[in-house]
Parts: sequence; structure tokens; C-alpha cells
Amino acid sequence: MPDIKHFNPDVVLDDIVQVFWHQGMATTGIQSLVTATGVSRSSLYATFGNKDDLYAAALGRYIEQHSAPAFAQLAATSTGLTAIEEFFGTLIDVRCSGAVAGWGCMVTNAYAGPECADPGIRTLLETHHGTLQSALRAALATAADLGQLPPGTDLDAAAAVLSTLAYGVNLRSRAGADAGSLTDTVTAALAPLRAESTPHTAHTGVTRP
Amino acid sequence: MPDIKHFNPDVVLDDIVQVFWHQGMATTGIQSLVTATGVSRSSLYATFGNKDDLYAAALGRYIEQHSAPAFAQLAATSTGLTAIEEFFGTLIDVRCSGAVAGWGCMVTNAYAGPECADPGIRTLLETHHGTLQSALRAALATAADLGQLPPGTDLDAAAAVLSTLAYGVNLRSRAGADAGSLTDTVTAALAPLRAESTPHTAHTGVTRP
DNA sequence: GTGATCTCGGAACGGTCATTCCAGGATAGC
DNA sequence: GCTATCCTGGAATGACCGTTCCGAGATCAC
Repeated sequence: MPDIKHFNPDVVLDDIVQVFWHQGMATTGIQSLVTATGVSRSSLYATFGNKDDLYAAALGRYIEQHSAPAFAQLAATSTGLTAIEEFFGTLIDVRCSGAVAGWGCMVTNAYAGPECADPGIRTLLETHHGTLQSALRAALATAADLGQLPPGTDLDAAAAVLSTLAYGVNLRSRAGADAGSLTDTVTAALAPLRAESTPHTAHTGVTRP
Repeated sequence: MPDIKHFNPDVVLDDIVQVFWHQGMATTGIQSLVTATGVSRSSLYATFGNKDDLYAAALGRYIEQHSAPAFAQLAATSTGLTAIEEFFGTLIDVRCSGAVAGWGCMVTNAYAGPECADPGIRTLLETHHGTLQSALRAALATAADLGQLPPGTDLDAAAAVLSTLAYGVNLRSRAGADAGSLTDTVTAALAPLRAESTPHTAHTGVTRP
């Protein structure tokens, strides 16, 4: 019997993700969201609650729409180290070129902002981190099965190193680090995980005489 | 002949560093700085300029007072890998316990905030990154001289990996990551740089049967 | 069509923001 | 002591903040 919503909350939340991702939580005013979505303040508040709730919803949406698919593909692809290479490759592509170049990762950005103090956000960050880590571990396990890894490699430790590295890549991309050097860095980090091909040497293109 | 300042700008800037470091640029109001320093708005503006200038000055001070000494020690200590271990060790200590636990690194935080768009800030970030990188490279060069590194190790690539990892450590510490797992991660990243002692195995305490 | 119920746009609220201005106080050369 | 010069505290400014409220409009069961 009542009136029904004149907009699709899911679509609107996607727009909101863009704004928060691009501008950050603290620097984004509700007015920006109103103009970006075309939905009035009242409706935003009625649908999502206050600003903190709204940001939490947006961050959750970001994770399930941007992070989770990438993690799932990483975990599911059965090519071992190649899957990891591709994961970092597309990560760097997204961060350094295209529509969202220089925006960084919304999750990584959340780590450094005041929103990180919020317990609800903390939970999102922790599950995100756990998912990333286990996806990397799964890919490493596949690599181990394929005999790509040196015997005795500690998969959990390697996954921790790579996930921590990913945060660094996300950060550096925001300052305009070029894709090439980021790729070199990732390649160098992956090098010791390659079973004895050209041991301990990174393919950075930089040769030291 | 004129009146002279009633406060020491250097001391005041140190106080301002604390506030910006703890609360972030966007969420810190001038009023917070007034109450923290005991200096009135007028004097702050007269001495440092507007808020952006003030933040830039604070970030510069942070780098020269917190980052630079650590980098200098890292570069100067002649123990090679041990120096790098110590660098990360004290880094993790500072980030995870003590007065500034959970604050993260002010520079790392700047990467993720809107202040990163400012060209002046960008310059600070870039020189900071360069200094960190060359300090790591110097320590690695020492390690190579000491025969601690596998022959043929690409020092620049290794330094890039470690510096990127440091950003990740700083970020994760803000979310409450415990010092132990961060240390394990760093140890695992350093493991392949150790010349053939227990190759490719990290000391995470996690043993896989 | 009628009416109950929800939504919507926009105004309104008190608070805080960064910044400026000004009157009065402190300083130092003379 | 006088005066020119600067510094300082606090008020004032105008814009924006997040949030709430309300009248008007839209919807659906009947």
C-alpha cells in the first residue's frame, strides 16, 4: 500500500562507492553523494542510515565487487605462479591506467584513514585481509603441486609477504609510481619462489656490471 | 625593534606533527592545533601560512625527525642483513607498541589521503621513498660485501621489494596487526636474501607436516 | 475514487570549518 | 619614556558539515 522507492539502492550504492573511493571518506560530504547519485539527502539517510553506515556499506560493496572477484579468480585459477603474476598484473593495470588510475585501493585507503578506528570497518578490513591471504595461499598451493616452488616453501609466510606487498603497491600507485617499476618489484618478490630457474635474480632490466 | 615571537616555532611544529600524525590531515581542525600547542590561530597562520602549508611543514618535519634518522642509521650500519632486520624490528616495535602504537606512519598515511594530490606533498613522498630505497640498497650492498647475499642478487630490485613491504607493514599495523605476524612476514621476505643457509624456508613457527 | 502509507525534495538546524580582521599588549631602539 | 613595529588573543565571517523535519507527491489495496 505504501509508496515504493524511486531508485535502485544497489545502483546508487555503486555510485557512492565511486565517490568515496575517489575522494576518501573524510573529504566527501553528503552533498557530493546527492549530486553524484541524484538522490536527495532524505532518501539516502532513510535507505542507508548516517554517513558512517553509508561508508561502511560502500566499503563492503567495494570489497564484494572489486576485491572478492579478483581473489576468487586468483584462488581458482590452476596455473600457480602464473595466476599470481596475472593477479598482480591486472592490479597494477587498474591502479596505474584507466578510469580509476591514481585512486588506489579503497580498502588500502581505509587502512590509513580515520575510518580505520571504526570497529565495523576493522572487521571488513580483517576479512578482506584474510580472503586475500588465503587466495594467495591457494594459488601458492597450486604452484607447489605443479612443482613450481622450491621444496619446503612456507606457503603461509609467502602469502603474507605477497599480501603485504600488495598494500604497498596500492599505496605507491597513488603517488604516481609508474607501472613498470611496480611490475619489476612484484617480479623481484616472486623470483625466489620460482624453483631454481635463475636463482635469486630479478628481471628488473637493471643490470649491474 | 618589533615585538618578538612568544613561542618557539620548532617546538610548536613538533606538537603539530603529533596531532596531524595521530588524527590525519582531513580530520584535524585548526582548533585542535590551537589547543594542542597553546598558540592562537593568528600566530599559527602568521608563522606557517594556511592549513595546507602547515601540514606540509609538519610532514617535512616528521620525515626529517622520524624517517631520516632511521634511514641514515640503516644506511650507515655495517652489519648488512642484520641492519635491515633491526630496521624492520624497531619499525614494528614503534608501530605496534608504545605511545604511537596504531598511528601508523605519517608518510604512509599521507599516501592514502587526499593530501597525496598536492604537488608539494608528492615531492616529499618521492624524496622520502628515494631515501628509504637507497638506504636499503646501501645496507644490501654492505650485506653483499659481507657475503651474506646469494651471488648475483639484484640490489635495486631487493630494495624496491623491501621498501614496498615496509609500506604494507605500516598500513597493517594501523588495523591492529600484531607485531609477531608482521615480524614473521618480514623474516619470510628476508629469507631468500640469506645466502643458502636454510633456503626458501621462513621462520614463522608454522610447520607443515 | 478514496484513503492510508510511504517516499521525496528542499528548507532548516546547530555546529564546525578555514580564514581574516582588529584592538590591545609586548618589544626594542632611541 | 616614547614611539614605531610586530605579535597575540579573541571575535567575526561566510561557507560547509551531518542530520532532521515537514509539506507535497506518489503508490497501492480496496
